[in-house]
Amino acid sequence: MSNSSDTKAKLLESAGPIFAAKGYSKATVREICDSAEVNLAAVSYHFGDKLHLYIATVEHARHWIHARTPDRVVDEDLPAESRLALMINTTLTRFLGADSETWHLKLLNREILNPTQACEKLIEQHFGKRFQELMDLIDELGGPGLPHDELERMAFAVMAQCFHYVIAGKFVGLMTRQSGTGTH
Amino acid sequence: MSNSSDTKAKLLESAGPIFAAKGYSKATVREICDSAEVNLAAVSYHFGDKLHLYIATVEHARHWIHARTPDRVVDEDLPAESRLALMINTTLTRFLGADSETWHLKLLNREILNPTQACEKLIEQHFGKRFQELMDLIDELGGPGLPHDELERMAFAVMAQCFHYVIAGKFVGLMTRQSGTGTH
DNA sequence: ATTCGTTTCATACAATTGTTTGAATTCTCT
DNA sequence: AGAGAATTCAAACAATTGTATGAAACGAAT
Repeated sequence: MSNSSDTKAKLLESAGPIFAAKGYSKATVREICDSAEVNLAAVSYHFGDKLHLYIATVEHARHWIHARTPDRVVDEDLPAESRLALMINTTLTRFLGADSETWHLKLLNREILNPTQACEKLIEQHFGKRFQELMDLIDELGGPGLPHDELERMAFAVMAQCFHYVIAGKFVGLMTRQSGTGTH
Repeated sequence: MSNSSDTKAKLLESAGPIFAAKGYSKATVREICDSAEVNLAAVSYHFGDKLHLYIATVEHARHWIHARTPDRVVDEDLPAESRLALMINTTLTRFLGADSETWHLKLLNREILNPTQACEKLIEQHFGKRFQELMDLIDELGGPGLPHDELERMAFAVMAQCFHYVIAGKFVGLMTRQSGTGTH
């Protein structure tokens, strides 16, 4: 096996920031291999092709973030409002928190924004569950009898405001520059 | 001048849906020229290069949409709540309205999401002004004394929910499929 | 030390891309 | 109709890309 895992790890670590900065198609295998100080053929050898290197990189980033900011344990006795606030806080911390400059977050945000094949795994493993929790909470908050459609819409209204700063990053920047001071 | 404007118009009309569907870099000049039934060199000749064809196409789309759904004249005597509702309604109609399948909208949404050089013009000519109107309205609604930062945040909270369905299209689709029925 | 499977390397290949070129064609104006 | 400008065209160019190839280097087990 020799130091194959070395090369593989170097590739993942180097591919991360590059994919995060430029996206899948604009990132080149050559650039990644150069940055990793690894031969050009290493991608083919270790990951099969560029696409599977990308998928592995996204998966790597998700693991990293998830380990970094674990789900908080909330007291079930708290009022629903407070639990909702906590949930929103966790989400925002995760996406805009102290480590927002790290490539892992950028890559995940990019994947959320322009989902590729790698996004399905993300949703299965994380976001789907969290969205369900949010809907349950809103259900409890709004009293019984809210139809499913309505719940979904309300959950999205919450999500929208959490994601907005992440999602519309550049656009928000341009906008605030235009309209006044802007702290972004 | 001959029928140069013919070729130019054909290029714009053909480039629109292709740029809208695949984005700037994935759309190829060849594909656009084929679709327009125009020689490959026509892009260079009429627009200089691919980038300026793209910018012209975005501009074309904006004109089309703006002409299609003109700004509504609102009665100044209406309560601020109603005027806010009208404004939101106009925005949503414009972005999600009956013509949401047309390429013009898709292209503009793409440009908002991943702004390129072509986006600056959009903001100058349209969004900047609209955002200012929204802030003014919220200022009036929330009473005087709200600091500018706060106004900006609130305006974004409104914008966020308007844009969300536009912005997170694919992701929302995946999510609702996961979490239940989903009408998107 | 030799052998064998694994990993790395330099190089090449085939495909695609935006752009250019210079000749051919078409249009406009007198 | 004819001269001159504007436009179209087929072909080629140069650069970049992902991937394949076969030889070389390496590691571990006998």
